[in-house]
Amino acid sequence: MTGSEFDLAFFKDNGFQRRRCPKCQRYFWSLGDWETCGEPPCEEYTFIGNSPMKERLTLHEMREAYLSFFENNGHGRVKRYPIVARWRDDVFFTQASIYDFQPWVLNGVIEPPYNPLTISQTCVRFNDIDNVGKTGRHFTFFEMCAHHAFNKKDGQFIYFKDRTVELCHRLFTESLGTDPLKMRYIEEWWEGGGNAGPCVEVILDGVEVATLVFMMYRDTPEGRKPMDMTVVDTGYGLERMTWVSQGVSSAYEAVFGPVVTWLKDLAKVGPDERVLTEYSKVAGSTNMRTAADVRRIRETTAERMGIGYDELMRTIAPLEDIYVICDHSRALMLMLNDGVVPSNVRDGYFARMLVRRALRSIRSLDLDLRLAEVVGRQIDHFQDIFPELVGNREDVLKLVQVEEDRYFETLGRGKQLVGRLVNGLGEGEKLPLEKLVELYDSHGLNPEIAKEFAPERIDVPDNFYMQVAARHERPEEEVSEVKERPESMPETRLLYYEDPELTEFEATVMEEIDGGVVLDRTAFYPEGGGQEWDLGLLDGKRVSRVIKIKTTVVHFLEGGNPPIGSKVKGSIDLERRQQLMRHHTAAHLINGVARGLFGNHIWQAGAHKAVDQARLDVTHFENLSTEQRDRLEREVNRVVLKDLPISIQFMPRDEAEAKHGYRLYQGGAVPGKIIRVVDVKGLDAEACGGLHCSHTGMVGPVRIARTKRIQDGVVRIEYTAGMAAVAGMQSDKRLVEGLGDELNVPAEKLPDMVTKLGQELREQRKRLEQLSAVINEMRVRELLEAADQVGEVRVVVHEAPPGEDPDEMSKQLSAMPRTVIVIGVRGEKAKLLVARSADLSMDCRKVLKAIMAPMGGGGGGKPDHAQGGGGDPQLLEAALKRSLDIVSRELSE
RNA sequence: GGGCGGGUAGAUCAGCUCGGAAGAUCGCCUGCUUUGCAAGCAGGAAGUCCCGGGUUCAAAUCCCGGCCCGUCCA
Repeated sequence: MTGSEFDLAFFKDNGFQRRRCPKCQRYFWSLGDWETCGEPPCEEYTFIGNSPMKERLTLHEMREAYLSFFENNGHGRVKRYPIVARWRDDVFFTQASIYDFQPWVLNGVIEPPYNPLTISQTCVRFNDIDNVGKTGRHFTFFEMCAHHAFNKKDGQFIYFKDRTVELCHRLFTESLGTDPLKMRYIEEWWEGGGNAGPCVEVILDGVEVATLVFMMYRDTPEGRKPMDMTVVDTGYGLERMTWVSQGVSSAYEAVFGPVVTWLKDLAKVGPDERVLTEYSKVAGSTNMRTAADVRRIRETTAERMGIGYDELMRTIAPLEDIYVICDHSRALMLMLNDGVVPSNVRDGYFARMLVRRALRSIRSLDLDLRLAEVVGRQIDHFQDIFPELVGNREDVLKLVQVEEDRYFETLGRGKQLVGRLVNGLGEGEKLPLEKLVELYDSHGLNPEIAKEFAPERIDVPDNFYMQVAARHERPEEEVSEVKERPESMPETRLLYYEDPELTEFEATVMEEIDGGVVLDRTAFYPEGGGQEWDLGLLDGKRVSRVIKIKTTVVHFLEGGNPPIGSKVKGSIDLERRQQLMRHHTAAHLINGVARGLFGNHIWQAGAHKAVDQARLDVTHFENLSTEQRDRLEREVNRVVLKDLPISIQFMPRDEAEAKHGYRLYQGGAVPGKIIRVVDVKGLDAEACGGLHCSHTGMVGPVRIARTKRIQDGVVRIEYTAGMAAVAGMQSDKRLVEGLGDELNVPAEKLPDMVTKLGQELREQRKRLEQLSAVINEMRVRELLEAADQVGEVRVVVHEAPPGEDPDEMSKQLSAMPRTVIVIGVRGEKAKLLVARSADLSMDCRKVLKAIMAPMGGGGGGKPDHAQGGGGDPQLLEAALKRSLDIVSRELSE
C-alpha cells in the first residue's frame, strides 16, 4: 500500500493529521488529537447515551437527510433497485448499491441514470445471519446509502477521491452536526468482484459508519490493470448512522421503530438499558464468528456488569428474539415483494429460512402471533418510503401465511417422529446424536425444538451445528468445459427481426463452424428463448438445426455444406415458424394473465416452445386447482379475442427499464445496451429475442393441457395454441367418441357407465373369491379324508392343479390339530410348500429340503412353514410320493 | 445444483437390518349394551406395499433406473 494514494488535497488543505494506530498499525487521518484509529477493537463505542450528532433522527429521517444532502450537492436521486438482482446471473440478491451498476454500467454498456447519483439501496446478506439480534449491529436486511460517480476514460470527469471525502465529511459535520474533530478516516485497500482500489473507512465514535472505495483497478489473468473507468463506490450504513444519531443501546432499538415497540409490548419485555449498552459495547469490539464467541461476549458482559450469566440471559434472550423477528420480517417484506417465492432451492430457500427462524423466535417468546401480522406492520412502517409495497401487500402476506403453515406442518411431523424415536429408546436412554442430526438435516427439526418435545431424552451438544456441517463436507467436483471457438466470428444479419414474414432469402456462405454453415444474413430463427429453431431448405438441403453463438447464426444441413463464398437460397418452413410464434406469444399471455390472477410473485422460471406443444414454468407456491387452471385458460383466450396489438421494439436498456421496470427480465439477465422489448399492450412486457405474432388474435385458441408442481415454488403450465390446440381438441373428441363406441353409449353417459362397470367388476371379483373359497373348503375336506396317518399325525400330500390356491389351503389345513401338509405345484418351475399345525414341533425346512433334494432348486422359510421351488418339474410327482416317508422319519425324531 | 429422510388400508405409521403366509392404532360399516350421549363388547369391510427393470425357487424387504413428497446446504 502506498501512502500516496491517500495524499488528498482535502486532507492537507484542511489541516488533517496523518497518524499510525499503535494497535492495528494502520494509518488514519483526523483533525482531532486521537491516539488510535478509533475502530473496534482498538476502541469501544462512545456514542451510546452521548450522540455526536445534533439531532436524533429516525430511520426514515436519516435516509431523507442523506439523500437530500447529496441531491443538494449535485447528485441525481435514484430509486432503489430490486433486492432480487434479476439483471445479473451471478448472484441472487442485491448485496450492495454498486451491484445495481454491475456489470452494465461498469463495463460501459449503459449509462448510469445520473452521474453522479445518490441512492439508498435495499440489500440482504446472509453470511452473518447467526449474529442477527445478538450483536446489536448485524442485520440480514439493510439499506446501503451511497453516492456514486463514474469517470469514463474519454468522457466527462465527475469526481474522485478528494470530492468524495469532502462530501462525506460535510455530510457528517455540516448536515448532521458532528464535531469535525471526531471524524477519523482510515487508509485501507479494497478488493472484490474482480476490481480493486484504495478505500477509506470512516470512523465516528468507535463505529464504522461508511466505506469510501475508489475503484481503479481490475484483476485480469495477466495481473492487475488500471480500469477504463474509475468509480466512486461508497457505502454508508443507514442503520448505523441512525443508531449513532440516536445514541441508543443498539442499532435494533434505533431502526425498528414502531414494530419493535409493539413487539416489546406484546411480549411484555422491558429492556434494561444498562445491560444492553454494556452488551453492545462488548459485542461491538469483538468479531463474532462462532457460537463460542457469542458465549464469550455474554460472559464478558456479565462480568463487567457484576451479574451472573443466567441473569444476563434472562434479560437479553427475549430481546434477541424480538430483534430477530423484526429483522427477518423486514427482509421478508422486501424479498417477497420483489419476487422471491419461498421454496427449498436457490433464492427461495433464503426466504424459507427467514420465515422459520422468525417463527422459532416467536415460539420461544411464547407469543400468540402470526408472522404475517408482523410483516404487515413492517409494510405499514415502510409503505410511504417504498410505495410498491401497497399494491403487493395481500400477495406478500399470503406468501408468508402459506410458508408459515408449511412450517407448522413440518413441526407436527417432527413431533410425531420424535415421539416414535423416543418410544424406541430403553429406560433412561438418550436419543443418539446421529438421530438428532437426522432430525434436523432430513426433517427440518431444530435440536432445541426437538428437546422441547422430549426434554428428558434429548441433550444438545454445543458443537451440534458443526456436526451437521461436517455431514455436508465433501469435495465437490466442478467441470466447466469451455469449447474453443474462433476468436472473431462473422456477425449474421438477422432478417427474421427485420421482416418476420420473410420466408425466402438469398445469402452468401461466410464460414464453417463446428460443421455448420454461417451466412452473412439469414431468415432462419435459431434456438433461443426456449423457442425451437426453424426448419426449411438451404441450398436445396434440409436444415436440421439452427443455433446462435453470440451474434453468429450457425445452420446444420443434412448432406454436404455449400462452399465458402457461394451464393445460396434459403426457404423457411412457414407453418412450423408460425406455430412456434403462436406458442411463444401464448407464453407471454399466460405469464401476464397468471400474474394478474395469482399475484405479483409470478415470474417466468423457464419455458420451452416446440411445434406440437409448449410449456411455461412460473414461480408459485402451490399447483393450480382445476378451477384456477380453467380460469387461467378462459382469461388467456379472452385476451386472444381482444386482439391486442403487440409491439416489438429495440430500445436502449435504461429506457426500457424506466418504462417497464425489472419485470422485463422474465427470462433472466439479457446482455447488451440495446434490448428487444416485446410489449403486449397493457398486459406484459418482456425483454425477449423470440418471434411473435403482431396481434394476440393471431395466437388462436389456447388450451392449457395441465399444470404440475415441478419443484417447490415452481409450477409448470403445459399448453398448446393455434393449430396444435385444434389438434388437441380433435384428438380429445376422438378419444371420447372411441370410448363411447366401445362401450356402446353416448358420450354423456360415459361417466355413469364407467362407474357401473367398476362396481360390477368388484362384485364379480368378490363372487369369484367366495366361489373359490367354497371349492377350497371342499378340497380341504377331501384331502383330510384321504390323508395318511402317521401315528397321531395326519399327513396331507397333494399336488395342486392350476387354479387351486395352495397357500390358502395350507393355511386352513395347518389350523387343524396334528396336521402336516405337503403341497406341490407343477408349473414352468416346480413349487413346493410344507406346513404344519402349531402343536407339532417338526422343522418344515428340513422336510422341504429332503423332499427337494433329488429335484434340485432351493427353498427355506420358518419351522412351521417352508416353501421352495426351482428344479425339474418332471420330478415333482416322484418327490411327492417319497414325501410321506420323509415326513414320518422327521416326525419320529 | 448437491446431501439426507420418506412413499405400505380412508388417516398416522410398524414390518425392510437378516428375503419366506401384509400388520397395528384411529377412522368406517354391522350387531349387542345404554333412556340418550361418551364409551364398552363382538364381528366386518378396506391394499397396484409409488412406478419400471434386475437378482432369487421366492422381493414390501436386496440391486439399478425413474416419479413424487419432505428437509438441510450452496
